[in-house]
Amino acid sequence: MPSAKRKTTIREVARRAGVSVATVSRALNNSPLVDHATSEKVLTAARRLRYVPNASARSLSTRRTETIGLILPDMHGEFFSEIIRGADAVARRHHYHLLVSSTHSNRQELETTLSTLHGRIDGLILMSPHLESETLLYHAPSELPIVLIGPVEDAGEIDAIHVDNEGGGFQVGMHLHELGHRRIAVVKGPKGNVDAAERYFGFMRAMKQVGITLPIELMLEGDFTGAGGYQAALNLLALVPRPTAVFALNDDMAIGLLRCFHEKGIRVPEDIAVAGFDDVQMSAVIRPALTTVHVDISELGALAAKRVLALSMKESAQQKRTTVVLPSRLIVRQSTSPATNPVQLQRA
Amino acid sequence: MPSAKRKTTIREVARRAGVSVATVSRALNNSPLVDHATSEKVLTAARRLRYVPNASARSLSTRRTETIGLILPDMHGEFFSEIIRGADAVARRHHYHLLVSSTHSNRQELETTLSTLHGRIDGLILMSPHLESETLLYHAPSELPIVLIGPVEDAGEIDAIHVDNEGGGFQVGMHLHELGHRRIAVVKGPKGNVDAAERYFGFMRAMKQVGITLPIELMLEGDFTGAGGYQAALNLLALVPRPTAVFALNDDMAIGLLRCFHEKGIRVPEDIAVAGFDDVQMSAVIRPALTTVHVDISELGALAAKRVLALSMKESAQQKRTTVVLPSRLIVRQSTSPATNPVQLQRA
DNA sequence: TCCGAGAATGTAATCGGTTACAATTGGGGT
DNA sequence: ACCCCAATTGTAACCGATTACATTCTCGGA
Repeated sequence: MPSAKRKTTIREVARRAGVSVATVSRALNNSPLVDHATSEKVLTAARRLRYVPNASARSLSTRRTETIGLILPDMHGEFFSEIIRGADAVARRHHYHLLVSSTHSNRQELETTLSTLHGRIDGLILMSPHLESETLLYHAPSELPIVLIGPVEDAGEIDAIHVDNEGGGFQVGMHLHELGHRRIAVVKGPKGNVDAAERYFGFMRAMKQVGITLPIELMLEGDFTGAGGYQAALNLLALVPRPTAVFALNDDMAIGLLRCFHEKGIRVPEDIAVAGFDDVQMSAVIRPALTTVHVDISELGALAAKRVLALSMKESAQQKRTTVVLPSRLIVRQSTSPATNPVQLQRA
Repeated sequence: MPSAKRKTTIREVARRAGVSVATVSRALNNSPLVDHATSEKVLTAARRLRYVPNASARSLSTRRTETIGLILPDMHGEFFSEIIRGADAVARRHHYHLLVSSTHSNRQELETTLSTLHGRIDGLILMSPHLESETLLYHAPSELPIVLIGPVEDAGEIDAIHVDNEGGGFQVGMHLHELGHRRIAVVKGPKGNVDAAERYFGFMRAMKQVGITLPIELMLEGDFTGAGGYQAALNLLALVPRPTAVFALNDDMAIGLLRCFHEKGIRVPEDIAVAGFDDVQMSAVIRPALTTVHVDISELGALAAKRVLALSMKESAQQKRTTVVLPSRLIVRQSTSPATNPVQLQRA
């Protein structure tokens, strides 16, 4: 009897319980095929030995890893963590794990990552700005359930979930119009950014619907950063006549605008109303609190995870590919509504 | 010749290349044992077949998963994402993957998660408020390299990395004293929170060093939330004589204080100086910008990942257990320095 | 010419599970 | 007493890699 230093495997448990490995396996996976008494015996032995099945071995034979992959671009913190949180919650509830890979800057890098994932995951949630679905399908292990997050030009055969940017932009447009604004500026996003394009499109649809035609000089350049918003604010102040409202296509820029206006002594919303998009944490805290469009990001992650799990369960069950749109919701705060601003009423 | 629908395995490649599986394996892992010409042949065949080795199978025989686990508590967004970002960057650089598991609220849940990780990871980064190292060692698969993040009471046999909370608190204390403050309030953190305790301790060390004894009523209760900070501010304003400075043990509370002071018309820093801890994004953006203590959180994640990788490489190489302290740095901004506040000078 | 070392390759065991299929056992029916 | 079936359990073949060990081939030196 050499002092056994071997790690406890299923055979070890089998010996201790006086049964075969098959029985142990069945007992541990509570198959109905084992006698209750035997099962008890096995479970006890396993517990005594502190036995934990080896995941790799199990995956090898079952072809399931009980893990879903999550690939994210190099992105903004808040968004980033909320997606993970949402996806993780769902995964955990189903006893799945989350393999996260972030900061993918270029396509090449993403493709290699994609291939090293082979045999590690049962499904993939992918969010990537620079990736057409074709290349994706080509490089991803085939048969791997995939759900795309974010605006996808050509979702073709792939499931996708995206935020209702268009609808959000529309809501902002209608809201500003209702407040009586007729001369509204827009601070745009980076060229080629699809989120920005959709928001813009929605806003313009609202303008068209209410019969407003905005002159081109009210469309200001922006880059989704706070500094960019600040700069846009300066440009905006030079316009005559000055617009009575601005819609910045994301909150970071909107906050940059607010800072600039504050420093220049321009009152918001009295002198000019400001609206953003994203509802980042700060927008509720900053004064004046920012009117913006809220999107439940963790819900986005959760939906994606649910979808991936569903796809990976019913393997061949020829599921129809779907595109889910996550609704967005206008949140009216102080920056567009003078009358309801308690701080103002109360004397700052 | 049945239309082969089988997934491409190493044997498939071997057949195509006209060699044995051993040779294929060696070629793919560029072992020096294979002839260069043969190797080329194999690589070509593999590429043609789009062969990607199965991770589970590989892990099973090599006993390495090339994955490190990251377990985090249910936590604040910004912190959360930065840690992941830092750890992921390091992992990726070494061709490792990151298995993330968040939102562990209770011990029980954490323990089961821990055991399901067996055979899935080569090392673990663990951050958990409620966990003594003993229970940990008991439930974690033995032999698994572990690095703890955060203040650990009894790090015993385990590696740990933690932020220099004490030093940060000390710096704040010295800073406020240098500005001439002698009556300084502190907004404390949740009972039992070790971060808070260390910050408090460092601050008090500074007070002692400069010979200041603060009366007990200046120690205000807090809970690390913005609302808690707001409430603390109200309590603080009731004190007579009123303190000339406040140190909130985290930024969220500090921002709550600022909001309250703003609403009450109390000027910061003229009427009262405010300092926080964490340097969350908002603290640089809010007006007045918040003086606080900066910690490079992604560096924290990166260091932890590096350490885990090192531990998992040299298996038996009896490495000495270490505790690394990540330095913290005082960032002086407007909320404690009237003279350098451009906004104030310029007339708000 | 023959032998042995070293290089290159192949064969088969192994990692630790799952599961198809075989084998055993105990009853119930006749 | 005998047969058949259902309920349990065991045996061994996988899953797809890695790698110890065996084998083959080449070539230089005696």
